[in-house]
Amino acid sequence: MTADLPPTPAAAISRPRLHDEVTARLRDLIVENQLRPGERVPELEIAARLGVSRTPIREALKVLAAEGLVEMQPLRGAIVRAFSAKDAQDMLRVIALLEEFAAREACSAPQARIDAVLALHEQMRVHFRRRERQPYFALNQRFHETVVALAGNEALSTTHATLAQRMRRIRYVGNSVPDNWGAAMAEHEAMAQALAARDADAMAQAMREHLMNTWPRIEQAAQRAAEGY
Amino acid sequence: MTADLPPTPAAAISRPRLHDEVTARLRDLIVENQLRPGERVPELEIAARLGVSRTPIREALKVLAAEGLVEMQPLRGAIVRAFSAKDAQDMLRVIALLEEFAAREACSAPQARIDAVLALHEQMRVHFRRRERQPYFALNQRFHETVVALAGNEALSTTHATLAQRMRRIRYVGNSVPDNWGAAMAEHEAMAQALAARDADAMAQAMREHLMNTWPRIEQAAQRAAEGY
DNA sequence: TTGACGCCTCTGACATGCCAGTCGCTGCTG
DNA sequence: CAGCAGCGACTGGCATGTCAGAGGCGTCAA
Repeated sequence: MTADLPPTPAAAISRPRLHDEVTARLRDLIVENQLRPGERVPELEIAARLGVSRTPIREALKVLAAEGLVEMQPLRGAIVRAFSAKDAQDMLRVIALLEEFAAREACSAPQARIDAVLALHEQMRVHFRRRERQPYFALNQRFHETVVALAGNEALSTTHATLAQRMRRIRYVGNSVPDNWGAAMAEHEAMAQALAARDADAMAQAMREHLMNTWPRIEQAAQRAAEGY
Repeated sequence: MTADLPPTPAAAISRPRLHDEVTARLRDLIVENQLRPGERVPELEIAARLGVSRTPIREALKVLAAEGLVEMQPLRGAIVRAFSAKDAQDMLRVIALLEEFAAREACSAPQARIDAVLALHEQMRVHFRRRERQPYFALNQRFHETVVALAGNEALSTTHATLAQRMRRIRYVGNSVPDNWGAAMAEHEAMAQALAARDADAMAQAMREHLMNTWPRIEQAAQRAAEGY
């Protein structure tokens, strides 16, 4: 981020670095489970599929490896990383840690930014009532991201983003929001109230509980979607 | 190559992938501040310096960018990332969060692994008495790493490792262990005792205090080492 | 003397070629 | 019939070639 003051005047010339494009594309393929865990990612095939040469693919795979979405095996190329249930729980535990901290800090954020989060919450509520899962899902991501951003800690945000990215694939598998969607919504309600009241302790606790309850929900959904997500 | 790894007769099976080698090498150059923050990292120069072609360099730079040690600028290549004081504090805050959690969990680890940590502590004490800064510094890293490992949470370990890596460069600048080295040692003493007693609360608190005290120490050392580390 | 424009060079981005290692298949032998 | 060895195709790894964007420097004009 680092604020692109120098170039970007209005909507300056987009800099299409090919490998970034490719990275994003591959990320999506993985998150959307079109490339399955354990599956190899042959450079040539991807190159053909995306219509570019192998170089940007190689570079993209390196960054995905650093992000933990694929694994580079010595002379066998990249394979999509498979997460065990324990891996998922571990990640969630760390995410919970980060978000609980963020939740607490968020209560000291400027009012305008808090209002923005509350606005997101309102939208979520609307989609919840209408049972619109996709938009809810997307807003949920943004809600958590935004709360983390409120803490005003860059390191926290990037760290959280990396982990959330990995979880996204797992969440996507049990794509549907879980059966006890209502419970999740209620927990969000509690967070919104605590945040509005700037009650740091309540906010932190609500966030922790919310994330602690997340694993059972994901697990349940994932089991339906069969083997090693 | 700056090191004839290819032939390597004895330890046969190791397969040194060139770009990994290069990545490690560059990391060291950055951590040891031989590549200064804000400085550009010209592919050709590095390639010549390490005696390899540009390809592995490019790949290495991508992963270092993902690790947050360098920044890739659109068409201007890589520059060593400069951290502000706030960035450093933010990272430390997150590290503290992670290690405090790890410290608590560590108290439930198998005795053998706890003993290993305590053994590290003993060695640190020896080096402290002899005022041997380098070995102490190295052991200190390992101590913290190992405590984190005791939590048995893979995601926690890798997340922590990434952040610690970034901090290492900053710490290296104020290379000398700070003036109140004694205080740091005392804090470690408290941790060792808490861990030996498997007192999770005490351990967590000792760890948090230790890390909270770290920033003033680093800041002080860094100021001596001049501008924007 | 100073400012602006244009050219030249440096360097990063991508493609491609060549080499080496791995895996699977097949044929031979016990 | 089974197991092992050799061979071949596939694929990843590194080097290098080519192109284009960006920045620096020099020159010319006001």
